[in-house]
Amino acid sequence: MRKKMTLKEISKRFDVSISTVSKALKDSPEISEKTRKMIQEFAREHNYKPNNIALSLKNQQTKNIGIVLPELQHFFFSSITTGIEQYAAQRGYNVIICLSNETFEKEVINMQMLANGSIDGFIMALSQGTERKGDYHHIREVINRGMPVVMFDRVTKEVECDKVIIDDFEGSYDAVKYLIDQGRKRIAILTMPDYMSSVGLQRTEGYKKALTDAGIEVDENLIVKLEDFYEGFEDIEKLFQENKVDGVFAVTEFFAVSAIKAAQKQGLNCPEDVSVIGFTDGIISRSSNPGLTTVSQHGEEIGERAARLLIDRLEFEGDDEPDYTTEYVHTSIVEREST
Amino acid sequence: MRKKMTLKEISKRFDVSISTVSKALKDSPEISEKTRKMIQEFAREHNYKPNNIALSLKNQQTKNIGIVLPELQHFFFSSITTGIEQYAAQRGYNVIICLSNETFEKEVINMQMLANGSIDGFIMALSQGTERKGDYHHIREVINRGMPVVMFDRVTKEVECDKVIIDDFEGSYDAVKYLIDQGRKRIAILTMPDYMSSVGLQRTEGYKKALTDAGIEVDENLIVKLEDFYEGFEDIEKLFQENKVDGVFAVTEFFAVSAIKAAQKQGLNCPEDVSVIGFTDGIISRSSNPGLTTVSQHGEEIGERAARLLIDRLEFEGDDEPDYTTEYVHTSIVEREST
DNA sequence: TTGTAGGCGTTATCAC
DNA sequence: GTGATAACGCCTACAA
Repeated sequence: MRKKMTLKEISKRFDVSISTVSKALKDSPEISEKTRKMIQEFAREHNYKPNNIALSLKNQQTKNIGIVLPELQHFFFSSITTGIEQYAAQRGYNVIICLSNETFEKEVINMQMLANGSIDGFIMALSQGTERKGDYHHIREVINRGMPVVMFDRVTKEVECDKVIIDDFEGSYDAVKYLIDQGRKRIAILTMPDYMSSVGLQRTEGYKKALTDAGIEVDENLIVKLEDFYEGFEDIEKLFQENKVDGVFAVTEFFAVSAIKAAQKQGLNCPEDVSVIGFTDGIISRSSNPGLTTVSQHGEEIGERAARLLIDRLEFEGDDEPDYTTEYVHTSIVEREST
Repeated sequence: MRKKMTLKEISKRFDVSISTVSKALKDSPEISEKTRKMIQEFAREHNYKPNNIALSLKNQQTKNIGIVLPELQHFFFSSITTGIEQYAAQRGYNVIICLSNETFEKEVINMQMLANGSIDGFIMALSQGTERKGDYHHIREVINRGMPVVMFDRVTKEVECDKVIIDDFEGSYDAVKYLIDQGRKRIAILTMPDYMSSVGLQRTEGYKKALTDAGIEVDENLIVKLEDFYEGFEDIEKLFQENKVDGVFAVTEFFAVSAIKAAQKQGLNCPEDVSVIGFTDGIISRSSNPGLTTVSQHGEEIGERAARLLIDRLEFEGDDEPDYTTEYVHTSIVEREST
């Protein structure tokens, strides 16, 4: 195992001082041509690279971005992470990921851990636990210490910082309008309980608005709130059994495919009898059978924009910091066979 | 913006030396009860935490693990990342993620970047680019410098290090045997070209072995090699048009659902006419219609094992390092409606 | 042209 | 009981 190359090692080798080596490697004109070349060549051959940790300590910046996410399994979060990583890499930043597992406690621990010098700034989406608890002191704490935070998707107005959100209201409004324009009248929504996610609530609002704008009365029987991502199939079946439904708007792609399955089980065809549209244009939608028409959230774009906001702020030079902004990423509908 | 709390700050506050503060916070008996309490309380109130970077520099360890992955969008990789993160967090390590985007170049750059003090060790899966190129100098380089590497899934025997792999051969053997036991005779495989992935090759071998063991002749017409994850639908259709096929083994879940779709398009029902089984028990399989029977790779377990191997080695105290091991994670079949 | 000294934040050793 | 000093690796203003 070769010894680690440091300035000190090199300086010993040539019996010069550390600063001479440092300057030589930076091509400083202070150092003689001869010494410079000699040292540079040696460094190249021995693959010298300055130690990141030492640089971080000296420069007081790590060139690391901390990402705190609820989980990574859903396409939405992994695509956002991809977007962040790719943009950050371009600008010379690494990405440190911590998962909160939807719990307040892990979110707090992770952030305190990272805030302690490991990173220059945060990009995060609130865990369900945090949204439920409504406690944001850990985030304010970090911001007060001068560490910028960018929140995306699951945000709160209780914290002032840069934000990137999709217009959930608009997205669901468009989706439902899309069904209405197809001539569907009895449109159901599969959503989540309000306490679980700020996002589900807004999508429900968009749904209601689209209906009333079209002169269709909102029927509470057609609003189904599912507690669990992977359960609740019975509730969907009941929806079809007890109501005449010709259109379904689902706030996740998983709910959407469940709807298709449940409808088929009731002898209803998709899209002939029931038109189904989902939120999140993920891998499920693409591989679904029939292919699922969805509202795309453009996850990678969200990630990229969040990373851009953060890095711009980190590298901002000047007197007065720019005000906090909230960027909206617009959704768009990807048409497939389910509508 | 409050100033950052450091030992120096605290020492100024009480007009004592930095080392006194350091000792007081460590509850050293050298320091008087009174001073200790005073300093500890102040530190707690002002939420003092030692700076990670300074600790890293001093201790020569970062408590960070570098993960280098081809991508994050497939369930397999995101579940492995989840497994690593969760285990690492338990043992006090953070996780830094870099994506190679399946290219050799980004893999090299990322590793050189991280190897420079940012992390204590690597967990990685080879990019397709690297597998194709067969150039592993960047990995050996890192290992030579004394930084442990654990490879998983896409590994190479050209590099000596700890490895965690699933038994692709066994997994596909079992899958095909499963179809045979159902009475299927004309079983096709949807796989990838050999140059694309070492993994596809082994799965093909398992397929062949299962057939010959059952006395079924291998028919090259039933071996379909798809170049692209999201293309190649026509090739699958052609398979059904030109051959009588009653079973399909697909090496990815995406291929599997494509097979179901293509079969249905040809008027074949799944599972009655064609039984389909896929590799990777991801979100696609769960939401597919009909639900897809799959070979589960237990991604989180792979991640956890890889993290355990790495951290055990990092924290190994003793004279002779343990030998490199290769751990096999066994696959298992998850039965759903497609078979 | 080269070297010295100080500092980034922490800890450990040793001196007072 | 407390403090000074050195060290981790790097950079830079300043001195020689």
